[in-house]
Amino acid sequence: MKHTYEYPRPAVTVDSVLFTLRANDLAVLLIRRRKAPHKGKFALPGGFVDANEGLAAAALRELAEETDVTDVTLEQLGAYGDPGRDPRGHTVSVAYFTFVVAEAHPVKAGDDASEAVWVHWADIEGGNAELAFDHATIVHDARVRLQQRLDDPRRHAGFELVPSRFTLSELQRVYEAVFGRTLDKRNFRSRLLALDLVETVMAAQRTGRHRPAQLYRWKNSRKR
Amino acid sequence: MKHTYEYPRPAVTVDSVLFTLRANDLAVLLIRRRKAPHKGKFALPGGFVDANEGLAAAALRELAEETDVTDVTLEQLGAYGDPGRDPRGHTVSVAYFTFVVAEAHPVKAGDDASEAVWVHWADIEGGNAELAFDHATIVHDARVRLQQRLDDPRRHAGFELVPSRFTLSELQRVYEAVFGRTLDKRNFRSRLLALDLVETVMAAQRTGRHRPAQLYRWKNSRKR
DNA sequence: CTCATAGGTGTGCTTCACACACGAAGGATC
DNA sequence: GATCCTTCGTGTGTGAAGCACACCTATGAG
Repeated sequence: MKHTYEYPRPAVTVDSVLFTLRANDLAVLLIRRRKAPHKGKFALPGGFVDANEGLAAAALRELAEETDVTDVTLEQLGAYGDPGRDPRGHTVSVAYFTFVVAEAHPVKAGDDASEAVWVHWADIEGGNAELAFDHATIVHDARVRLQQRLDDPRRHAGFELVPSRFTLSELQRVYEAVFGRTLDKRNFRSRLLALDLVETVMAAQRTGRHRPAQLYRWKNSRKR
Repeated sequence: MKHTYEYPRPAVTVDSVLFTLRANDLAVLLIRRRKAPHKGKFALPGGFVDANEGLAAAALRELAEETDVTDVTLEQLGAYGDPGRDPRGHTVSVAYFTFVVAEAHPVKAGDDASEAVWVHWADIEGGNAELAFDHATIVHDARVRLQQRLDDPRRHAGFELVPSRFTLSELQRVYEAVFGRTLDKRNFRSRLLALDLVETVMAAQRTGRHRPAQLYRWKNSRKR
């Protein structure tokens, strides 16, 4: 396949926003940049799209290269193409996002990253963790979209919100972190059960120093 | 500003999906391609993003160049980057969409288009009007997003659905076309009025061969 | 005058969202 | 083994919103 268009044009990059729950707080997977520009700042895992590479594929590849995270389901957030967003030149970034169970995806820095860490939302929000480029905008937009997705009672998520076996309290904590407010336990449970997406796992409980919780799993076979 | 990245990479294009209401049917603004590939087929107005040009700006520029339509509010739909989507080479297209009042935006073909026309949804759906590239996918996605936008009772549209003075029946016809089904008149009106977005225009009616209709306008000054 | 056409209006039922409080089960400690 | 602490699990009532539904009104045409 030939490249017919050779004049100066924007380059295409991808960036991924991975959310998770850490210590009952929403967190985002970020890398610390090893190179200029924005050396030492936090940034979203991402990079250039190769010739003849799909966008989602590129996002997954870069995610794997920079953080060692694989097997996630990315959803497209949108394209960010402000000409000034990268001081090195005009780039258009296509952003993806998802929610994952951090424990299922151990993180390891690679490549351009000197570090790959889950950063708590409070640190992002509070300006405690400075983000490179326009990544603060992207992260905020991603959170809004995540909220919209969890709001919709129809296609209810599709993200990996909890492990394959989970208690309703665990799931509720995810929702509370995403929306940033507490939810009423009874309403949460009855609404969720009414959706008929979830079923109990028989003879399976778990322990703490209190009454054990009923375990559930998503109903339609496929892991969520 | 220098371009640091010179190896083969995808090019960036923009495409716009403009919806309108024609003869009580949803219609999309398309151009007929004058050049190969897909010569003679219908396509969305769009084209390459220039160096240091914003995405929305590029979409507006191409729209004006190819169809002579200006002064519209585009909303981003998403990026389409399948490597095989353009036989000439790898391009990533960022799609935009909106809804406009066709009468307010006279259409005139220019540039690469031998024609710029409003194509009825039925002709698109029925395969009667063949679309180039992956534009059929984009158009369908755009309609879904448009429906979602009109569904949301909060930010209620923001699109130019009707002229600045309009009857509730006119607005209802727009909704019916977008959703592809009839709506109950009383429910439509009471729900809309409950939103308090609309107000009557005094001493203003209009005629047909029947009882005149009350005219309305959007409440918060700004035209919608 | 009659008819055809679109405009305008109100009520009851059902559903959903939400606020809210207490007993149950187990572990830890004394 | 009694007590206490913690989280788990549950049902009802109230108000708001969604939805189905039918008839009279104002005008123009013939």
